[in-house]
Amino acid sequence: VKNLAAAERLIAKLATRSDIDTNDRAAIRALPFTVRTVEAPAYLVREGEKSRAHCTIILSGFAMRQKLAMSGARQIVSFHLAGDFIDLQQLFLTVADHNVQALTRMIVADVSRAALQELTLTHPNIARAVWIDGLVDASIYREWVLNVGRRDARAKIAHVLCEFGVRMKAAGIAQDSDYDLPMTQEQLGDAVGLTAVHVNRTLKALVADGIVSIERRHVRVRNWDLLMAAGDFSALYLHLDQVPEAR
Amino acid sequence: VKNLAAAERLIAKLATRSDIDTNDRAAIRALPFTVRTVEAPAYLVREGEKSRAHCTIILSGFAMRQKLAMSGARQIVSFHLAGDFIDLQQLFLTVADHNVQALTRMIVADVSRAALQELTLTHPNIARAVWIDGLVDASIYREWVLNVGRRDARAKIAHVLCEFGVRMKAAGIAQDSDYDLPMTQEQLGDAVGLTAVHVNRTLKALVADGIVSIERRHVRVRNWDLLMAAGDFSALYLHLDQVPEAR
DNA sequence: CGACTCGTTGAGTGATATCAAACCCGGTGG
DNA sequence: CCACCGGGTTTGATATCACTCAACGAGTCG
Repeated sequence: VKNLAAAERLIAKLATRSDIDTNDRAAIRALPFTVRTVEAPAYLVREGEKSRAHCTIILSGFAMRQKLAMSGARQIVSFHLAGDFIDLQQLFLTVADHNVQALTRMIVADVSRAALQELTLTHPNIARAVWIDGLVDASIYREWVLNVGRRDARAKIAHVLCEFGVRMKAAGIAQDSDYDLPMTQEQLGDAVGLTAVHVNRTLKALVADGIVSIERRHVRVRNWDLLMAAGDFSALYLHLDQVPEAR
Repeated sequence: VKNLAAAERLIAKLATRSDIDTNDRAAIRALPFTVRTVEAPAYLVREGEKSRAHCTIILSGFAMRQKLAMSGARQIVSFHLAGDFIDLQQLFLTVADHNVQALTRMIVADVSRAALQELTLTHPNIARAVWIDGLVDASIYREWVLNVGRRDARAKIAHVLCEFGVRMKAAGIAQDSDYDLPMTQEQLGDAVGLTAVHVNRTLKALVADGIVSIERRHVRVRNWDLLMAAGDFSALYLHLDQVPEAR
């Protein structure tokens, strides 16, 4: 029964950016999903490990990708929410180059890697949709390189708040101007290359300016235009408007 | 005649990480490549533009991907050399989310986007190889987020020097410890999130420590181990050892 | 109620940016 | 052949944003 939910979640996600016909849907529903719960801060993927026999999709909860520097410093390279693939790169790469860790309690669905590969061979639409998913991930990484490399603290934080809002809304999890941040300020800092202390001061400044209000990790955007301006944010890089006809 | 060179270059690149059989090779050689020269600093792709009717592969020379912040600051998000696809993401995404610009004079080959898409449908090995190429790009972006976000100036610069050496060698362009850097110090700064001035001082420090010597953009690595240590570098994320059998 | 994690605030420090000027070198034109 | 020009590199002096260290507060869990 839960497997159905997994299939539907995946279909919904893929259908946002590609055409998925009834034949494709049937094929996805026929996949052997295995649903399980993961508690934070468990690792879903570890750097250096060989690809597992299955790929994983998030049904609920949040995850992060992170890498560690020699110095011990951590950099979070992306956040993921319901509908996202956790280890798409492992569909074809043999060894993991980073860690994936649960940010909150999660429910995830595993699919056999072989079955998924087979599906990409027999169902071009699905292959295309999954491929696009990976391309969008890459686009987000590029934006993060910019965010971390060339924006000041205020813009960095504001940018992440924007991205989270837009993605939450797109995934149907929350409003873009009213959502729960699933991470500590320290983790937020690790995502943008700042200290927890400085994240705190910067958040306070955004609140003081009346742009957002934050209460116990619940974010309420008071002025979306100002937040976007502060965060130098444009949703282009998320490729949400990807029209499923353009072929 | 030059088209042959383009096909061979592409075959060589894809074959490094995937099995490409004689049938696949024939299909690639049959592609209608168009070869052209591009002068620096011409744009090959512009942010916001609709996907063109062709995809582009580098035959010689160097390119960079970059994005601009509202403030005018530039962030280079990756460098590319012979054998690399310039606009793989545009194979399936409808609008460009960043710019691609020639770093030096380049010779590139264009292939019809439709033909390439067709090829991915009819030749699974090729689809797989091209897909993997994109996954490796994504892995490099992740490493760059870490580099830009959590390393100090010395490590950032050393890391880029390592990556360049390894990739040049893998592409058969130069030795990993003896190569020409195709960029100014300002561009190097834009790649790692530093000022040209600070890049200069940092390079000088690496030279003073006897780790590398640099003369007019020619890099000679004096002590590879020290350089790797200084740059916190591990080649894992480049996925060069991707064994073509692991399926 | 104690212990722990997370958030908050203050004071001092430091890495990197900014500003400014000189220098070097290849290219160009007289 | 020399003078000039311009982009890139180099160096010094100063400014600043974000880090570090340290302490305290607030909520949560056992």
